[in-house]
Amino acid sequence: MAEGIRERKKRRTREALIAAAVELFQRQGYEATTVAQIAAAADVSTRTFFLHFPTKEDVVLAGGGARVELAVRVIEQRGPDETMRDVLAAAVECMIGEVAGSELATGIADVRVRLMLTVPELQAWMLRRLLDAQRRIVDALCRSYPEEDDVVAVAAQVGALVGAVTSAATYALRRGDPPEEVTAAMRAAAGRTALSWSR
Amino acid sequence: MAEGIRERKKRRTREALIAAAVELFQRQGYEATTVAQIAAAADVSTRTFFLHFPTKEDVVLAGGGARVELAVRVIEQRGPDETMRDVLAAAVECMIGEVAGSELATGIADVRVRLMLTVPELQAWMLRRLLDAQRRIVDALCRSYPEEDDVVAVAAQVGALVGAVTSAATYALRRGDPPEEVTAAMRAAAGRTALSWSR
DNA sequence: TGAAGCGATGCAGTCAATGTAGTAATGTGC
DNA sequence: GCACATTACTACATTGACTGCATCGCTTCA
Repeated sequence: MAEGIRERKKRRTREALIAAAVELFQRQGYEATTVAQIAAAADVSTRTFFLHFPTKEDVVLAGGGARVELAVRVIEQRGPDETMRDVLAAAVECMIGEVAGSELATGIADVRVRLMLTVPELQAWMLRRLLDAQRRIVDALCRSYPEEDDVVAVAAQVGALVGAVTSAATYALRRGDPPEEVTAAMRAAAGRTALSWSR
Repeated sequence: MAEGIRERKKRRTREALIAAAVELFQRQGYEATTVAQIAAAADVSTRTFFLHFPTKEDVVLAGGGARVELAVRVIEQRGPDETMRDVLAAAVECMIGEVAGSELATGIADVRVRLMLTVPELQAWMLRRLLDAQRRIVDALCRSYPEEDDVVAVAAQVGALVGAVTSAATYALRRGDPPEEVTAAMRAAAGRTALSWSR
């Protein structure tokens, strides 16, 4: 059976928490908003908040962690004579497309993006996840290309790619570019960075 | 008058706090060590700790923030017909040299590096400072090259460079490479990334 | 219908971080 | 040599994120 009463209720309180949090963050700022306030606005106890989100930061980008899985899967399903450069380009393109389709298109994401760019605490949180993603991509590449012996070189390539794309996206967003131009900037950054690898 | 009794005492408690913190972190781990324990080991009150360090994280990498200034200065003193690529390469080389000379050479830094690589909280802290450095380098470049109109492209280049170097360094360190090989990996990553820019 | 599972709650407690007020030693002007 | 301002440090109280634990009540399923 698809979804019982219990799961529906749980999902509803979770969504109520997210909505309350975003609304409060927008109105009084991230730091000025306490978890107790969020819980009260969602009409649940403070304790319940932490049953749904491990930290206060997680409520901002709730459910935005599926992109890495996507990229890893692309890498692991590489064709036998695809070069590492091609596979990486495909993986990055895949992630960019995913971002363009979900995060940047909807309006709620706008608030989130602005929060992420302005609140240093959230920046740190995002970077932590980004670093984790980078590590997993490097691991996937090493698994798919066991003949490649220089892990550090692979890591450098991935680091350059991720660094270029995120930096371009950050500055484009900060400048106030519309979604299409942001993705265009990300693509351009990825393309220019990938050019430097020959093998 | 160079240094009165007061300042000397202050410096001594600061160093005592750092020493106690590193020792405790090494023995029982970062998270398992409380600020109160550090303060007690340094024979000062808990409140005093926060008079010397804004956060618990800062005690790990106390005083490692002069490198960015160095790079910014290199960028601002560019010659009239140096290309942006050359200036950036020089700035990065400058920072790599600085790291090689100080951080990687001394033995105490070894504990710090291991902490930074293993404790996610510290990784996030380091990345935050790195992002800040990136932003300041981009700003300096834009000031020194006012004819360059595409800020996003500049940001992408800097992001790629920083991402490649730090990723390479992280993986080299994690693999247990000796200091010389780590700096060599950083240089190689920087060189390979810089190759992709023509203008 | 009864038992097991699970979401939610209240409460007590830990820890990082901040504000306040006060003490004692150091530095400075007379 | 003496008053006076600084300042490093301390004790105490408080906020706010986060956790462990016991418990209550509503689903779910046998």
